[in-house]
Amino acid sequence: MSKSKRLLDLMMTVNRKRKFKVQELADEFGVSKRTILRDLQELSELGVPLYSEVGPHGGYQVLNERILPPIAFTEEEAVAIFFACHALRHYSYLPFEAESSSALSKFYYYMSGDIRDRIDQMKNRVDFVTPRRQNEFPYLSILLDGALNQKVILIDYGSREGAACRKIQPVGIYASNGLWYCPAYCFLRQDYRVFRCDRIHSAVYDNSGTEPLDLREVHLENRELFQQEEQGGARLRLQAELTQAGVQQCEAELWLASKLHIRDNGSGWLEGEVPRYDLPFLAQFFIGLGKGATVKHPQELIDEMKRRLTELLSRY
Amino acid sequence: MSKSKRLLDLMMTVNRKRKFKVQELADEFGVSKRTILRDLQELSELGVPLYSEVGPHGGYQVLNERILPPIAFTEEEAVAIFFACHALRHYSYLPFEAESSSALSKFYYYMSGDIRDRIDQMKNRVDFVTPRRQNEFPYLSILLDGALNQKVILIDYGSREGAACRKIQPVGIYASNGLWYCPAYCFLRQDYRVFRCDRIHSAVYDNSGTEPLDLREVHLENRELFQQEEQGGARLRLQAELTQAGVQQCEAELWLASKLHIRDNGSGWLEGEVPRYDLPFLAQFFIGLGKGATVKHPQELIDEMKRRLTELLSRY
DNA sequence: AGAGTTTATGACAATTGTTGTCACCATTAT
DNA sequence: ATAATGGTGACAACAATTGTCATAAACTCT
Repeated sequence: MSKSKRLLDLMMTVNRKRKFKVQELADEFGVSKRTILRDLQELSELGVPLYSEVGPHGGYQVLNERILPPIAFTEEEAVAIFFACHALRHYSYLPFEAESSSALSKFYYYMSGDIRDRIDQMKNRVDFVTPRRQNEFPYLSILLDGALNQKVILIDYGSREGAACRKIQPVGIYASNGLWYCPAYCFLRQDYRVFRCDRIHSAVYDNSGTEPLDLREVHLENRELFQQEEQGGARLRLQAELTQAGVQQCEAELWLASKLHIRDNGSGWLEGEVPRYDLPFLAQFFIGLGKGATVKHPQELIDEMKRRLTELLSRY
Repeated sequence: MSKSKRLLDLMMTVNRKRKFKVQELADEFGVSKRTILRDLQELSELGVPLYSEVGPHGGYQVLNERILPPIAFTEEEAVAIFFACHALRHYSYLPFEAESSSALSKFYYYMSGDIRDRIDQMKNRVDFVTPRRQNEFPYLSILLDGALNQKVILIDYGSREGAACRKIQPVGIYASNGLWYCPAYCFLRQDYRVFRCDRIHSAVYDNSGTEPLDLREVHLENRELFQQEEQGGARLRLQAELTQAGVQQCEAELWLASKLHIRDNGSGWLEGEVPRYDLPFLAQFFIGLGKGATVKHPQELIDEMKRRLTELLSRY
């Protein structure tokens, strides 16, 4: 590897591991300590703010925190980053305390003129829309902190039937369709549940001494694996036939993903288990699909749909 | 001046003056043409996308890469940028040709260790979910280009009733709920229409000589102002009462934003004009709202809903 | 105090890289 | 045709880089 390339690499490496020893880099780059020392001095001369301390626990450090080295983004990349940040503006609540708009304006400000022009042009022509809700999500930060640092949290949770205090340990948070959700281990139910964050009316760290679980291996993507098996009898087998239009609508529903099957011609069917307490919701959902779906099973669901249809009809 | 320093300088210089001749740089850096040629080749190998043309008026050009000057992001900002880009991974089709993931990995790679740790921790704990659709959107780029550069485009548009060729001039594109839409001026209808991009089965630039309109002032945010007044009789006055639950569902619907009114207690109502041809869609939509909505007006809509409800009931 | 760790610097020789020059080619606009 | 421009190869003079070794200094921990 040529020296020039090594210097560039070194620059990145050094910026990555803010603290390091000469020997470490020497091994990493396959050159002698002496060479690395000389390289580091050269980096210093090129403006990287290095600082060193001798002795055990000493080593090199990059000062001047969080200055990113010159990054070469392609125009496309810069534009993509811009629009990704731009899309966040639809969220009035974010788990990060800082305004994402400040990052955006910095980014914009530093970009050279013609990329700026290009972004200006595109700004009003490309958008990632998220429904703007009026709901409030004041506790995102504390929930996220709980997830990151394995903390138990007490929340006041107002589901439709009334408010209740719950002791939970968050797994993470996610936004979907303009609403924030928090999958968490619920100490009351002794299983994982998803909480809608706008229904959380207060959240404080638990100090009753409940031992946090070790959820470091449980996260958003894999949490379903850790779900307890539901008690027998509480679940129903769902089966429904879908037209093409029905399939399209169901594809948008995350909770259906595992149950949806699609045929080559675009039509499909739903098959899987659902908890009994979801019946009211499911009934309304399938009514909303209209002719797109025909429920085959369970009979209870069909009955509930009929009841609701009749009720609606009688209203007009 | 050492070679390494010269290379870094050259990188900047080359990025500043996007077009240049070898002799020019040779003079500037006080070295021979041969050396500059060798340096340029090395820059190429380091990833700077250089392109050259021989002959008079030829010379070197930097294609699309830029060096951003060192930017100081706060930790929060860096994290926000990262997650914004991260969220784009849910989109399998983007109007930008480059993978946003390449930008992401660069950004990630250059970030100093502790921010990196923080991001690693958060990566599995925060997400912005977008429904993953199977639909294909191969023509986003051409539509966007049409919007940016005022071009007329011919598309094959397959609505439910069958495919048809349309001549349009795009205003922009936007993603909502996992689907891409393209508001555009339709030369057939002589008005603005929104097209669903996955129903566009082909798209080519029009070469029949149709004069493009000047839509530079028309963009995603303000396009509704430019809508033609519909011919009398084709529009209907819509009025519906909403419960709290109904309001929540309607908030997620963009096209309702201008018609939705909310009371202090969380309930609300819908009021506004809708085109008559939307009746079937509206009927299904209000049925989907169930008890959340009570349609007051127009009678035609109520009739259509009754008809559909009866039909559904008869199915079970 | 002493052992151990770490950065810092200098000297030197072997090796490796860099540079300019020159000759020549290919392409292209005028 | 001519001139401008990039592209390549060879080569020798020169310069830089590198590893090794020796030595020093600062610091920590026992």
